[in-house]
Amino acid sequence: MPELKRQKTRREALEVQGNDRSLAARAAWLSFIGGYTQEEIARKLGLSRVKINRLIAEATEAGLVRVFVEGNAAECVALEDRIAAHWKLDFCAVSPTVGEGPLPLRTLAAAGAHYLHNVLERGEKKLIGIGHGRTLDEVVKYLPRAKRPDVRFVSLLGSLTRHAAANPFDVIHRLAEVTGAECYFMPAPFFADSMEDKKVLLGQKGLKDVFSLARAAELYVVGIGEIGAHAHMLATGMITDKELREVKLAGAVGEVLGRFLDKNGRPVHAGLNERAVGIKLEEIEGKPVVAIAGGEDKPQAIMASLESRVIKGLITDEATAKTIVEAIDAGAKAGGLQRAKR
Amino acid sequence: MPELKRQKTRREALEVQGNDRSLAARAAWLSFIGGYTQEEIARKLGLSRVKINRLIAEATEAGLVRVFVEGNAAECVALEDRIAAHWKLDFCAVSPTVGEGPLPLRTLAAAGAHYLHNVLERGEKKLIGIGHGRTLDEVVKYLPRAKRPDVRFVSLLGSLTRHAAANPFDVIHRLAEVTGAECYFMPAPFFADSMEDKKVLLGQKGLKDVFSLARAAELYVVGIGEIGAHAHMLATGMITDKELREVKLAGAVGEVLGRFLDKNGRPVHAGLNERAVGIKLEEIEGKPVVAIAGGEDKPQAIMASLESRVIKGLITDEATAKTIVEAIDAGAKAGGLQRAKR
DNA sequence: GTCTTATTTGCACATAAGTTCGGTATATGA
DNA sequence: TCATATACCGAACTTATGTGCAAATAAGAC
Repeated sequence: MPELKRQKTRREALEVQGNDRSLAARAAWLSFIGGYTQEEIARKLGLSRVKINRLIAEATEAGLVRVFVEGNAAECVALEDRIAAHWKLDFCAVSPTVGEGPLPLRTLAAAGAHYLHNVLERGEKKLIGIGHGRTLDEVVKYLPRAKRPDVRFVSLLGSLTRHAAANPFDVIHRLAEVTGAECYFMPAPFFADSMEDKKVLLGQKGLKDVFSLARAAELYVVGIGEIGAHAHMLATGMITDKELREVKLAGAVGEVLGRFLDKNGRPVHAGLNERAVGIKLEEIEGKPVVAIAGGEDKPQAIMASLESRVIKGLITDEATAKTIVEAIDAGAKAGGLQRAKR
Repeated sequence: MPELKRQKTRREALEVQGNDRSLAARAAWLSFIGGYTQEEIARKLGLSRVKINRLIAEATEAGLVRVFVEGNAAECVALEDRIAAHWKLDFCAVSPTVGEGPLPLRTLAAAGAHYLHNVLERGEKKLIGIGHGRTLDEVVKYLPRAKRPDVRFVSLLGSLTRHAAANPFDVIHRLAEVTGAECYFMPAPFFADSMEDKKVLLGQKGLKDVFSLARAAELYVVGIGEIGAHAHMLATGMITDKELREVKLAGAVGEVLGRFLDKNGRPVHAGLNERAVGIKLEEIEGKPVVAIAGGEDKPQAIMASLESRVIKGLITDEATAKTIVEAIDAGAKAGGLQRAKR
C-alpha cells in the first residue's frame, strides 16, 4: 500500500526552473508521501500518467526527494561494535554498501545527512563546527531542507585556495542555504604560503572572531582526507605535488582538518602542517568530534585519525568498515601470536 | 538434505527476532538508497524476490523509511491533503503564499484561474454557476482569454445592490467578456428589502428562468465571505451595519451565496438570510461546489462553510491553509484529551 | 502420536512504473 | 514562405512491483 520508489531513472538534466519545478515537487509529494499511484495523480492534476512519471523522475533527479532508512543490518551493527570498542568511540555508524564503486558517496551522504538531520532535529547543539571535503559536501547536498534559524555553523579551516579562489568543497555556504542558519566561514586560504603569511592572517580581527567561535562549538563534523593519488586536495590544487610528497616522506597517511597525521595519529613534522589555517586538533580534543568518511582509499587514513583519539564518532560505509575491522584483527593476531604463522 | 534443512530452520528460529528487522532494513537500504531492483537485491542476498518485496514492505510499514520532498509545493500539498481528508473534499488546492499581505489576492486569483481554465479546457462542464465577491472577480481577471462559445455561465444570486446600482463584484459580466460564453445574470438585488419584495421578484418570469438554469448547473464556483470589519458586503453597501450585527448576534461566522452560516455550517436564523435572492445551499448540496477563498480574515468563515458539507472543493492560499490545519489539530487535541479522560 | 490452527512461502497473476518511438506543435532562420 | 531543428507528448510496450491463493511448514492441542 505505501509505495515508494527508488531513483534509477535515466532522465537528462537541464530541467526548466520555476513552475515546472514546483509541479514536479507536487507530483513527487503526492507519490512518495501521499501514496497515490501515478495514475491517480495524473487524474488529480489533469495530466497524463506519463507526464507524471516524468515529473517525478525530474524531481528525484533534481534531488528534491530524500530517503532515509533507519535501523541497521546485523552485519553493519557488528562492524560498528567492533570499531567503536576498539577506539572507544561514543558511536559508530556503518551504512550498508550498495556497490557503487570505490567512493560510496551516496551511502555516506545518506548516512551522514541522516545523522546531521537528527542532530538538528534534536536541537541540542546550537553551534556546530564544520570541516571540508567532497564527502561532507555530498552530505549537505543530501540534507533535507529545514529551517534552523537558531543553529549556527562555523567553518573550522580556511575556505580558499591559496590563490583566493573559492574552495569547491567548502561546505558552509550550502549549509547556510539549506538550513537558513547563521554560518561563519574563514576568509583565509586553506594553507598559507608561509609562516609569516599565516601570522598576518591570524592577526586579522575577523578571523580571530571566527576562531574563537570555532573553539566554542559544541559539535564538530569533519571529513578525513587520504594522501594517495586520489587525494582531493591535490585534485583541487589546494596543495602541490611537491608538498604532498613532503608530508608523505614525513610519514603521513591521512589528513584531518588540514593536519597530516602519521599512522599513530600524530601530526607529522612538515612545513605544510604548520601552515594550515584552521583550528588545531589539540584544541578540540575531548569534545564531540564526528568524522564522516569512506571509500577504498580511506581505511588507512581513517584508522590514523582514530588513533589520534580526537575523533569520537565515525560514520562510514560497510566495505570500508570491513577493511578496518580486518586490519584490527590482523593487528591483534600479529600482537597476540607474535607472528607465529606466516 | 533433511539434515541441512533442519539446521537451517533451527538457526532461523534462533535469530528471527533481531535478524528479521535488520534484514528488512538492509533490503530497504539497497532498494531506496542503492537503487537496485527487488530482483537484484534478491539475487544479492540469496532470497526470493517476493521475500524482498515483503521485507521492504515490512520496513516501510515499521516506519524505518522516511521520505522528504523538498520544495514549496510539497508543503502546500501536505496542507491540501489534511484539509481534503478532514472534510472529505473531492479536492483541495493550496497555492504558495508569497507574502503579499492580509489578502493574498494574486495567489488566489492565479490558482483559481488555473483551475477554472482547466475546467474550461477539459470541456466537460457546459453550464457553470458563479457566485460573487472580490476574490472571484480577481480570478476572472486572471483567466486567460480563450473563447468558449459552447459554455454557459449563470449567476447564482442577485447582481444589484438594493438601490439597483450594479454590484461592483458581480463576476458574470467580465466572464462573458473574457470567454465569449453566454452568461445569465439575475436582474435582482442581492438582498430584497422584505420578504414581500422577494416574493414579487421570484415571481418574475425572467428570474424564474435564471433560477432553473442555476439549479441545472454542473459546477458551482463560489466565494466565501467573512463578517468581520473587512466584510466586503459591508464595504460595498450591500448590507447595513445593523444587519451585520443582527446576523453576528445570531451566531454567524461566514457567508456563502448570500447565506450566513454559524460555525457548524448551518444557516443562522435571521431576516437577512431569508431575504437573500439567490439559489439556496440545500439546492446544490451533493453537486460539485468549489469555493475560492483565502486571507487573514477568512479561516473561520471557510471552516464554517466546509462544515456545511455543501462545498466539495476548496482553493485557498498557503497561509490560510496553515491556519486551518492548525485549527484542525487543536480540535483533534481537544478531542483526544477528552477521550483520554475516560 | 494425530489432528487442528497459525504462519510462511513462492507461484502466477494483477497492477503500477518506466521506456521507446513516432507523430505533433513550436521556434528558428534563410 | 518553407525547411529544419527542437522540444514535447502520449500510445504501446517492457520491466518492476504488489497480491491472492494454495501448498508447505511450524506450533499447539489433546
